Amino acid sequence: MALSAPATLETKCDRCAIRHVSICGAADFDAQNELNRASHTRTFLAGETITAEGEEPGIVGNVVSGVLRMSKTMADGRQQIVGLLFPSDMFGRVFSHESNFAIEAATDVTLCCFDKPAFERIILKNPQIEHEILLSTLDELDAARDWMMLLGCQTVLERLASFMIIIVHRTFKQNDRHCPAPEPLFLTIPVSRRDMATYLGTTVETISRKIQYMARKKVIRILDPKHFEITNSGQLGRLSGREDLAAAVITQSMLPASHEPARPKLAWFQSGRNASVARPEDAVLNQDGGIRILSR
Amino acid sequence: MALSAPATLETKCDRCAIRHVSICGAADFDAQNELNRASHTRTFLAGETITAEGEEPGIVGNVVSGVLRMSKTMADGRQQIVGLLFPSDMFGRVFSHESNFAIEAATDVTLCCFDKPAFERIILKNPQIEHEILLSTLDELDAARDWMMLLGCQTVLERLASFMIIIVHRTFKQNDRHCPAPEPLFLTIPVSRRDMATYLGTTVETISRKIQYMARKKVIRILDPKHFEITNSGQLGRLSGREDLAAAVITQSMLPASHEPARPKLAWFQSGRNASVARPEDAVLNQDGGIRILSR
DNA sequence: GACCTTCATTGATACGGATCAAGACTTGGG
DNA sequence: CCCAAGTCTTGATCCGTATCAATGAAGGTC
Repeated sequence: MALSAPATLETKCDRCAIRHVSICGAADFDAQNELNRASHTRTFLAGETITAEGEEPGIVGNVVSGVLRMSKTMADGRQQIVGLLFPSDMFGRVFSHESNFAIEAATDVTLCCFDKPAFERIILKNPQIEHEILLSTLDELDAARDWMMLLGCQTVLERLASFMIIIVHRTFKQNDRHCPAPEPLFLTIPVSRRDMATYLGTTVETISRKIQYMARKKVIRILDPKHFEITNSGQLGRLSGREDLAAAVITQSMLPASHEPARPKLAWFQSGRNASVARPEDAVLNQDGGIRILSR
Repeated sequence: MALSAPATLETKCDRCAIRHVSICGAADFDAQNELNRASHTRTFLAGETITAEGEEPGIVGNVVSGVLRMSKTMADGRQQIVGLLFPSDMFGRVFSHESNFAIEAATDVTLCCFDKPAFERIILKNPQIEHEILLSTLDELDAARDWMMLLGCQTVLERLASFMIIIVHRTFKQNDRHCPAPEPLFLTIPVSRRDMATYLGTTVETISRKIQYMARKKVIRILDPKHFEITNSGQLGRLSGREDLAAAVITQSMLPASHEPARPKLAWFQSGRNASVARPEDAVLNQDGGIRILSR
């Protein structure tokens, strides 16, 4: 089988924006060919469902651009987002006949998809890939447990501050390389207030109030509903209630690339193994008249 | 190396109470020998620490008897239990240099321990074992996400009812075999009010109040602080706010063993791959005088 | 451009659960 | 046997956040 892989197909993954940070990067040549042949790109509009709760997931894969949400809904309509997936994160549930949560597009998304049975066969044939999947799953488990602490014993203000720090982390940390973050530090929250509330275990009204509170306290400056400037990152860290971790994240993000820095202790939210891919340029000021941010 | 395994050592695992439900059962003969040689049994008293938060875990393994708690503590002392581990559940974190949470004995426990590096080597040499670990980790991840929903959008009463149902499930479901649960249905909560509160994201006072509330509503009858009779399992399910799942669990537990019943949709809490091992006999009435329960 | 829908904000009020405080009960040690 | 320490329960009060309600701003459609 492996013999028949045409050379032209290789270029598909070669052009992939997340090839260095996703699971694919860990595969050897043959396995990469196999992944390559099995993969296809699909796009979904914000709000579309990739896999419904309880349904057999037909596909698994990576987020290439945009944000996915994983959510669970109770009979009476209450909902919890159990994870947001950013570029390079894997989505879907291998080795199960039904997904325990819905997977939906929180923004317009591009996905690199694999047929689930095919992907499972590839995993079983390549222990090296299976090992990478295991490592990534263990990290996700750590992150989920960190989120349990956040939901179980932190106030909404703390959760919101933590969420913002996480977004900064995902925005400016590129895999192992650290980009020098722009000074001042900008923050783009790619999801709606509703999604933030559903993720943080609260309501849109409370989210709105806490954001305004932060602005009044001059911790952040609101540019528009999705764009902010962090005017006091130290205070933001303090508000998060986990200053130690927060300091590590913000500091890391703001340091220029150094020689092989230790990966910070950050199971915290790091939903995939490697951090994100979103470009700092997106969070930049544009100078005509007032303060504006280029939205995607 | 494999040549030197003396036959006598095999009996160690042969006698193990959880050999059919733990990861060990999935290993082939050679791998089992290897696991056997690497394992040793240790006991800890309630309250003792197996691995401290942030510390390099020296050992991983299975719970043989008793209950472990995994907890995270914030700088100001707030604490969250992110998992309770029952017999047959695995504890410890492979492939990481530090544990993201403390592992402590919630009751007196017996553990089957492996030296972590040795266990990792065995995993890497046996893709079959690694696959089992992956499946079990994926299930734990599903369970953690279910718990996130519980913490994020359920009331304390609902959480408590869910917790009780889970304990029933773990008490009366033996791997694939279903024991006919005694009628009336008894419930032994093996942990303190404090641990319940820390697990359910609330306080001891609230736990106490909600338990008394359930008793007033005749959903349960309190025999002593750790032993209860479930007098209205339907209502308990309704209180949990997830009647569908609850019904599945309670009904499953109460059905006599049938021919190969489908594994219920229950990522919900099922912290390990297979459910528990605690003996129904422990929850049985003893007849001299009043109602009493044999505690371990 | 008028209309509708969705999203974010803001205010008023209500409630669940945390907190503080104290008492009852159990358990182990001298 | 009593005392000390820990556990569980119960009451009174307070606070954070949900809920209800209304308004303004933005985007999409005819």
